[in-house]
Amino acid sequence: MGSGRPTIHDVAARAGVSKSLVSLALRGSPRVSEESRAAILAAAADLGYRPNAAARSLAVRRSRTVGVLILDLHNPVFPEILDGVQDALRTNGFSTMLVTGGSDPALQQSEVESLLQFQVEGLILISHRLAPEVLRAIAAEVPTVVVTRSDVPGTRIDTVSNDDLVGAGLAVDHLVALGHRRIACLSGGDNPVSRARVQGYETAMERHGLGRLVRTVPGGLTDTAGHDAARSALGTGTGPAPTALFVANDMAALGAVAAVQELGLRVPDDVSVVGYDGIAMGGLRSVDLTTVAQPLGEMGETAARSLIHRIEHPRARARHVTLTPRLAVRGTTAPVAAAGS
Amino acid sequence: MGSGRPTIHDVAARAGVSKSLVSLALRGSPRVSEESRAAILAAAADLGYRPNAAARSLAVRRSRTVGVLILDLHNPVFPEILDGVQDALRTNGFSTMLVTGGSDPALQQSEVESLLQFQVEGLILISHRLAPEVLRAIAAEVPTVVVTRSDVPGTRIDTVSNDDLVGAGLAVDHLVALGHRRIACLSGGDNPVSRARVQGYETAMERHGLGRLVRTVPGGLTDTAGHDAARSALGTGTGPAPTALFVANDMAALGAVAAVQELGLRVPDDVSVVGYDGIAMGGLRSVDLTTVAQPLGEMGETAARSLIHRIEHPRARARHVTLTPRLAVRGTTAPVAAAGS
DNA sequence: TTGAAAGCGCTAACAG
DNA sequence: CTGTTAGCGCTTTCAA
Repeated sequence: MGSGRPTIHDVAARAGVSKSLVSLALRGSPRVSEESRAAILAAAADLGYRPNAAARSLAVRRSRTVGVLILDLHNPVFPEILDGVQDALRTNGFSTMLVTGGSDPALQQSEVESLLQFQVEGLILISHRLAPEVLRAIAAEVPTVVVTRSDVPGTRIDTVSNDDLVGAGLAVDHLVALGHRRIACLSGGDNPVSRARVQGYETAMERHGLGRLVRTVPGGLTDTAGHDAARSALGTGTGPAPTALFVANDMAALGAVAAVQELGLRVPDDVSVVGYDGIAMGGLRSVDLTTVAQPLGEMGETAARSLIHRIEHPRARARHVTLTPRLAVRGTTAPVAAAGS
Repeated sequence: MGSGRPTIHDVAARAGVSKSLVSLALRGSPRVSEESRAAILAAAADLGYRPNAAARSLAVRRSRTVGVLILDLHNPVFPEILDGVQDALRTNGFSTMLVTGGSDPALQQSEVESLLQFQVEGLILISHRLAPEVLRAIAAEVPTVVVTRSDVPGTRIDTVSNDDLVGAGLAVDHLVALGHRRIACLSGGDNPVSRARVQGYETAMERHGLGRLVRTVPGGLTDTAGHDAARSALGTGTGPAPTALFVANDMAALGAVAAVQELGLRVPDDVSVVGYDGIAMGGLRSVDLTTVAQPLGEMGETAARSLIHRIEHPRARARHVTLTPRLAVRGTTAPVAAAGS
């Protein structure tokens, strides 16, 4: 009672009962007399007692906590997924321990390591950059679900992602329906997600008989990368300029829009732009991007639910959920201009 | 050894030494023979031993973890602050436990509660919505620093914020220098930060002899709120329309820009817009907002350092740091149009 | 340099 | 209904 915070022991002393009874009462066991319960609750209250989660988790050998690793909080996609995760976790009585490792795989690994030391019961990795063997080692120890990637090897890992092939197809279909034919794709670089989107684009172009007009420009997933890629796509290059751009993600698409405007062209009058992700940008009207919207929140929830399932049924087989994106037609696409070319 | 994860006990057994020696060796004590150390390290390695943070923190009565509560990950300001916090914390050997409570005070309080149960040694509250008395109660138990607000009562609470009065002044000075006189302020609603910015605006206007032209329009901190406020400011109202808008934060400013454009006016040719916060928007070129930039990362670092100081010197007096914002002149401000008025 | 023992705050049988 | 006892995994005196 002297120094630190009050413990269950102090509460017991003050209420004139035993430690165990306090423990029971505090967790709402029915086999505690009303009288004792009241005394205990009162004692706890005026001592300002707060259970020690470390001690509890040590005793029960469960932390009721899951770890979430997120690549980067700056891309609005991730907070959106996180919302879904947190909701589902919270309603199931789990706490969330959130860490960010930046894009540095080593740092990410050490963050995951520290999550494991905290005895998290499961892991949700959102857009991680961990090496496959590291990932497998982790998943062997604790139920793991990966969000945003579906290329993870090993049957012990759940995945939740959206169908990038279908999504890219939606974008192309939309542009083709608007009369566009010279549709360039600004790729997102050398990662599985971006590759899938490019492939979806190519497939769709071929499906529309536009195989020969396929044009993929190397780019990246940041707005700067999108900006540069757009410039090179629209620049004095091989053949006539595209009338539409399908960009690997929304951040890059915003950069691309800026580049188009810098070149003295208008969006969507001269060039249509379609992004991918469906970020809300806080509802940002100023950048009213037509985009392939992933069901971000739903992906988060699904991930959390899958994980909880695995935590409760450790021997369950891994599930791989692929959700379907939908096209959000907004302000950056329009019918191809009648004139010119 | 049978069921769960290997413990220090298993390592001891395998290395043929006692638990205590393992503990020493693992924490790099010099008073362990090279021989034992090697054996222990080897044993730990091939058992895949990982220390149990809960047990450790129970034994040492320190968690080496600080809790961070963030209002809302969707506003890019907060991840930016968080970066600074995490860096400073990490380099000082602390882990971060990050939680979000949305804008619901009750939820925030329960999240803080759960942080405390995890025995965090300190708390960093970024833009919280906790009631003053709740805040005070928390701060009485654990070192606490509040970022983004400086209006917190009680001497046990550190604060880190930017000087909103000065910042608002910078914005007004800039606009006045560009020849603007009818500068309206779109307020951010009824919270201390927004109030300070409005007051800074009014003071600066008076300093420039423009006291009679002060015009404050009620608004909010979201882009929708900014949008609506801008419409009402520019709408058919009392007297001539303003040529410049000073908006309570960047999100709202982006909404305001959109509103201006919807009204058929151009930014910055017809109307200049200045925001507040200095969010990077991932470097978003498409919304190249002139803004009063807070030193976000630095605020985070400062907060973390203050907290660590308080953790190490519990009796230290609270510090209130106010950092100075700077004006970032970008694409949404220009000299006032010569014509009209 | 090493080990035995006690204890951090809590839960969980098991008796009464 | 209630108390006793024995840990959970780790650190930390204190002796040897």
